Amino acid sequence: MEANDKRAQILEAAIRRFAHFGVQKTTLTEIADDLGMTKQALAYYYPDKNSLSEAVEALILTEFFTNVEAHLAQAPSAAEAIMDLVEVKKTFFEKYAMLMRAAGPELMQQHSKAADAREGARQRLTHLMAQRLEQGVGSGELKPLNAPEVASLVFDTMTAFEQCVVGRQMIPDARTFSELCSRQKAVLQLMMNGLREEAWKN
Amino acid sequence: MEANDKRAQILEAAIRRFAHFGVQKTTLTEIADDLGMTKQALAYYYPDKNSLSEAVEALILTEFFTNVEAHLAQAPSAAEAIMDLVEVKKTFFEKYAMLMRAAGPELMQQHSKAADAREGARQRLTHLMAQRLEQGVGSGELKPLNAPEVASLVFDTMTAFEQCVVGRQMIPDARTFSELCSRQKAVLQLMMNGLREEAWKN
DNA sequence: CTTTTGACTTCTGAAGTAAAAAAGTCAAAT
DNA sequence: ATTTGACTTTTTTACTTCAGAAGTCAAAAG
Repeated sequence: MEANDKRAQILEAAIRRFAHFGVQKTTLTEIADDLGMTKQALAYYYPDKNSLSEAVEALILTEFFTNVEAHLAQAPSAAEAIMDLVEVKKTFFEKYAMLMRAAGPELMQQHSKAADAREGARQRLTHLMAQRLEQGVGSGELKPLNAPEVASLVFDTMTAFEQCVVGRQMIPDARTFSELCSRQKAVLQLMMNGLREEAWKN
Repeated sequence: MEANDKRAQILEAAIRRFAHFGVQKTTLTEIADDLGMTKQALAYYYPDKNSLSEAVEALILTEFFTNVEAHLAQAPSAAEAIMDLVEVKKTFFEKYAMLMRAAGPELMQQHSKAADAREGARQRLTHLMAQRLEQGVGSGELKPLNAPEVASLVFDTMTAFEQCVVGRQMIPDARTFSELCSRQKAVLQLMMNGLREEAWKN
């Protein structure tokens, strides 16, 4: 199975380029050159740029959810688990900044697959959060609550804050970005406080 | 003082145009025509477009804060007062949609006065909210809290949600906008719940 | 003296255009 | 099964043009 090897190589090279310069500013020829092949050879494995960027997206989404699940499982409480997600997202954004940017307004407008992928990710993430919240209710940490609803509110809040930075075309500097994350956490902290059983509050 | 009369008339006409079509898409000639005068006559009162739009902005900000203060005073509790602000903002946005849009990314980039005005409004609004929160603490509704910090978090949350809609260039339809407001309220509700004294919770 | 106007210059944004670069295709070669 | 050379089509970019809007000012009007 040399073919799968090549495909993996190509994805790797594509991610490197995409993460630095964004999908738009990366040409297939560049990726091919990085691997010592021509764009036609590359086209044999990924017939067009879309299929390549979709494959990259899928790979990265997998990595993201692996991290999310790990953090949700490790965190000692549901409240901390939720707040951890801000960190996970931050790490991800820093690693794949240009890709995330591209996944935002840029790709949203070609409403086809990108929007679906986004919606899928949203559903999956809120579902995981909701599960963790239920768990928190079960353990007596949290009051009874409508977990899907709360999860969805948490998601929207995080997304909203992110849009503030990502929505604009300028590239956020590290400081701005860090501050934003801590604001997000502070807000989520307040939200989670309202959901805690008294016994748990500090 | 006929001059002040004229100025008021001009402002009125300008607001009508600006609110519908935005500052950019409105020409001084149009405003002047609405009033049966020429743009040169108009220029006598407002030497350039900037001074006119700044005057309009100032007028509208005053209206906004008048509403805000009224709502903050009327609301039976601090929590409700905070949530009312979402409604005030919504009403305002609907009334002056194109102006608010213009005040967003468009004007932000000419970082001079617009950014200052925005920052001023932020400070004033968070200050009012903080006051109201302190009042809530005083009346035993809320736990002791860092009022300026919480106010600032509330402000950021509201702003973040707004950016989601305003930040994009497309014009939000009424449904989207209403939904967004109720999401905002739900989040604020959770935040405020975390700050309430037990006796007040339902 | 205050206000308005006609005639003017300068500036900005939208539309168009041509060249370059990238994407995508395919029959032939390896 | 994979790669390539030669090709066509599509997208970007840089540049040009032009109309309409902004802004100026001396002179006119009340």
